[in-house]
Amino acid sequence: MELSTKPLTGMRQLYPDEMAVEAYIVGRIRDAALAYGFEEYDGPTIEPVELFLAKSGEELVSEQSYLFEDRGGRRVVLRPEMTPSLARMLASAPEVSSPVRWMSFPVCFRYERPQRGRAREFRQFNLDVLGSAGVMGDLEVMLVLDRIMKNLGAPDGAYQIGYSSRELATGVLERIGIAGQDGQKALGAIDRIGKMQPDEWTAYAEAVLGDPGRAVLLGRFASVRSLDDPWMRETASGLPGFDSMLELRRLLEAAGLRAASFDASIVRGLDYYTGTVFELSDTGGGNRRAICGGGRYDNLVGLFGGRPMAGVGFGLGILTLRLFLETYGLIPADPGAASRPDVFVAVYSSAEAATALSWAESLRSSGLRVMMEIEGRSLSRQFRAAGRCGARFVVVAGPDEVASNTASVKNMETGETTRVQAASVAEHILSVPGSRQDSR
RNA sequence: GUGGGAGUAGUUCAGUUGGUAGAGCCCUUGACUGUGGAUCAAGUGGUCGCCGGUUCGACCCCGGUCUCCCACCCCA
Repeated sequence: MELSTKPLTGMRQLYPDEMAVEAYIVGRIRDAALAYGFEEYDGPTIEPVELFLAKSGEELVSEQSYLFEDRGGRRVVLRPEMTPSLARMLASAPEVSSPVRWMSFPVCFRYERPQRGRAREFRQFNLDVLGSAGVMGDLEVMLVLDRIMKNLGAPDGAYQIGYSSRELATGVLERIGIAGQDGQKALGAIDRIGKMQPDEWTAYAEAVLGDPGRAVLLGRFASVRSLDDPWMRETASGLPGFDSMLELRRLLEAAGLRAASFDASIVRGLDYYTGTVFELSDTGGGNRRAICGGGRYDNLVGLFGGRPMAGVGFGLGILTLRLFLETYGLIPADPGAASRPDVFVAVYSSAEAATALSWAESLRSSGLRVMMEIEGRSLSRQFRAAGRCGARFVVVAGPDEVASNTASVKNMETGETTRVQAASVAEHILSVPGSRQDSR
């Protein structure tokens, strides 16, 4: 029986050219976050199942997580998301000075049927501000999100950030007579209003709430797309959640974040959200899945005992983002160009191998990236290989060169070949201005 | 879990009203191992997903099965 050439369903497997694209995207995201003073952290890939049970149902965890027993008999899961791990890290890190600005690029797992933009193993970007309970924190993370999109070249209007508030939603629901158990169900119904036909949704909401009158009011709320909506102003007046939305809007305008707009149908699925919630989506319709979702979770860190700590942040799927960038033609043609070798050392025959090797090592010590021929191919083939790998120079070690202790150095861009003393090859190459930025 | 589509060379795919297969890319080689990513020539490479049925004969038709993709469901 032959081994399968396929990875397990939905597992991440990136070839170098795909990895280069991901590295490009990750780099741009990181740069945007660094511009706001965020620091990078990481956490365990495997966590005790209790960490996620605390804020989501047992059924969901056992059905959609990679759950298993380790050799020590512990029930563990491959992390389905990062935020609970982050909350725990902060709960036991009293020395960090608040507010904390942290980011991470975790690989996470969810046992689901793969489809466009969704795999079982996936990398996401997480960014959070903790220890700040005010709306400024909400604004901060939304600003980073917008800057990430700009850094990646997303044009105005290609994406939008919709925001709402869990606090506002529950407040309004109470005022229209939906509370307790019904409130939870109502949030689920609000989430679906955009995915169903109007009459279909109405029937659904009536079934959930068991009464047409409240279903109509719920539909009214979920349809609100502006904080100036008269019904909303009247119904939500005086609610803390409404006031913070007004404040957030004021700050968003002051910061010039025009892609953001209020959308009452946004609730997000995570149970731990308590205040502002938001998501970023493609306005073009080419990517239906939200690229990013986030919100405020003020009670999560407190679960671990000790002092409570407010938090707000988001998770952004790298795969979904990549699809977005592809639909808008925003992936650079050759994202791997910056990591190509500088030099290919060609070897005429095995007699010159030792000399070539010492030259190559010396060039590497000078900070150059050097690929050396290890197959003993013809020079013609070696030049072809050098061209393909993108090396800017080929250093040839042949009988003449070894005898005279000089190397033939060919500039692959200009085609010129010069004879250079073996000791000064690195100096010669470094003196030629490169066509790419050298960040080392 | 539901529905649709697809499985043919390492890869991307074409193909035949049923007569046991072809292209591009990749890889290898190009007389003499001293110069290129593009071009040219030649070559390696396939149990046509798997099992069964119909047929003189199946990659093709029929049934089953597995896998992948897409859309639902769900989305902590």
